[in-house]
Amino acid sequence: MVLLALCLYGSLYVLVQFPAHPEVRANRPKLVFAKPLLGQSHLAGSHQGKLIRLEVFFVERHELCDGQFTIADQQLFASPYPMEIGAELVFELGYIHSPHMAIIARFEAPRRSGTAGRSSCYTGLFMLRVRFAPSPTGFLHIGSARTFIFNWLYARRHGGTMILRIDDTDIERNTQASLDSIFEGLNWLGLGWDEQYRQSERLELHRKMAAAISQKGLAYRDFTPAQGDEGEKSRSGTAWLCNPGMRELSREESDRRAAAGELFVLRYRVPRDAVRDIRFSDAVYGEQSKSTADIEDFALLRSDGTPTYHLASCADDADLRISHIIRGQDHLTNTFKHVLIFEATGAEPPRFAHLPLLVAPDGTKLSKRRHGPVVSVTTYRDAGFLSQAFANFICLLGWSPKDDREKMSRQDLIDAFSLEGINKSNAVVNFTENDPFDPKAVWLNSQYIYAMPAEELAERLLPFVCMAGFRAEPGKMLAVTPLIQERIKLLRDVGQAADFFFLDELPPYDAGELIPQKGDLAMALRVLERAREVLPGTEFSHQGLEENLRASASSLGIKAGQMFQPIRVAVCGRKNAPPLFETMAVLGRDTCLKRIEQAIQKIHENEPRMNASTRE
RNA sequence: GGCGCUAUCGUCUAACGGUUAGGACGGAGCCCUCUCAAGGCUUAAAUACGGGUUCGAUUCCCGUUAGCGCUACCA
Repeated sequence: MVLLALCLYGSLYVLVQFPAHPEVRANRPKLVFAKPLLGQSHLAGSHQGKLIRLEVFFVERHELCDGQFTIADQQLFASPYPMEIGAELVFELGYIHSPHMAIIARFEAPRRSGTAGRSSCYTGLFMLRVRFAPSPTGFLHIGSARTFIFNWLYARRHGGTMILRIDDTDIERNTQASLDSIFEGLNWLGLGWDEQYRQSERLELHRKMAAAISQKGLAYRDFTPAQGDEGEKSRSGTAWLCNPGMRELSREESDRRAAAGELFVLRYRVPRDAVRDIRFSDAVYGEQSKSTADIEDFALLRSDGTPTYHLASCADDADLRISHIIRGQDHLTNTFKHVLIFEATGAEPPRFAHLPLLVAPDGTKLSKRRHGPVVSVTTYRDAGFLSQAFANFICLLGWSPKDDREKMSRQDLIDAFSLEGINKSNAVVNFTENDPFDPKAVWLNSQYIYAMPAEELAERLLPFVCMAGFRAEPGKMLAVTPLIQERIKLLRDVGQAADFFFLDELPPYDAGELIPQKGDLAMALRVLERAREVLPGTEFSHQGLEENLRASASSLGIKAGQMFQPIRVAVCGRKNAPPLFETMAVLGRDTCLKRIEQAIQKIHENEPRMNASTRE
């Protein structure tokens, strides 16, 4: 049963409730907020309070997203004509069987000009349902994260439903740690999902589907013991198609051996007598076809009775009425098997969109085993990537908005995302041994950091400051943040960039660092001594410091830069640091004077060498 | 081995038969400047190869090469 509640507001948004499926109804009835997909809703605003009429139709094909559709004959609903905008309608529709069905509402209203005729517009609801289906066999890697994001964007773009399905049929390899890691990664992305399932809780469904396929004679038992050596099958000139003798087993013998407790896997009986091409259309890769002569009799059920990935995945996709499968290209050739399964069960296959793979600089698909934690999203999180920047970066791998935009907000991405923008060739994530992160990802992150309000950044920085081993008051952090905001690319850089703000004692540095450009230690000493003299009477503000220090420079007969550099090093402990006056203001008079005093001591300790030190 | 997919600067990509092949990151240089950043400007850098089709191919077709993926009782 589908309940469609159309609430007509000025903007003609449509609120729909689709508790269409038992599971959904039982778990979490959901209100989906959908924007009109088609046309400009010229009924909006100015027609507030006008009279309109509303009709609802089924639409056969789901080309809705592409802007094309044909209206099926059946009209599902028609409102009484004079109906106020703002009125609320509730009516029931029958169960919608196919994921390819959509609902189109046609609105009619009097012409703006008033008199003759009516203007009408269509708005549609395609029950777009996508899923992300990770298997908990390792941490969430960035390729999976991208798949999740693309699915999510597609769902949000078209008012669809995002489903998280844990594909955990392989009991042997699943671990709780992986599952936790996946949720950790997903939560960090912060995008969320609408429905959640676990395959291991739906085994009954999978078995039923296996039985149904068996019933039709499209599967058979294979009693061949599990093969330890996998090389065996592929050694021959052609592909392995099936184990000899098993396809031809009579029903009686098969039943007898099964009843006797002999272990078997259930295999799909790929048609062999009449060779034909299995076809499907991929939204990214176009028309695909493969001969049945090249498809092996793949397993549906393991010898322990559990479903394989192929079976479980298809059964659930059909049952959850998944309309679009957006997944990695490593599944492209598997899809022929899936089409076969859908065919066998009479279910209409969803639309497919395969994504080019994310590969390492060596060209191989990113894998946890080969490439280690650099491919885990938690690595990015821990290094101080902002999840929005990360998502932004990862979206640009294998997809393009087709214009020159690089930095895109979440909403930008939603608005721009389309399957057409996905390209076909694999994308290299450009990490190296020295640097685990793609330079472009780092740059994008710096852009996000730069654009962030200082208050928010300070808050985000705090944990990283702690992690670097410093203690920081929120107030001080807020003062420091603007000084380092455009100097850090990752949040963790704060440890390097702002250490001297939080340290009581500066890390040791060489006295030579104090020497200004075209100067010597003696000049450094003169500068510092003058600073020590002047600073007690200086107001510690940008203006006060600048005025007094510049004046000091000219009275010493040196350039401003030569004045500032020794002070900077004395105060920060290194040559490269944020602008001097703001920095000193934040550090405060006492700390600055103390550090200048220490620098003077340092020079005196170097006295013997002072004469020897040559000019630059 | 079999089958499938792919091929534009180092990397991410744009150009859906006609462009001096565009942008971004990274590199180099200059400017700005109290250092570092940030910002601005400039610059080097690509259509894998060979055949067609066409008045004209980055673009369409074929082949070669290379890479990737699948070829499990993994997903």
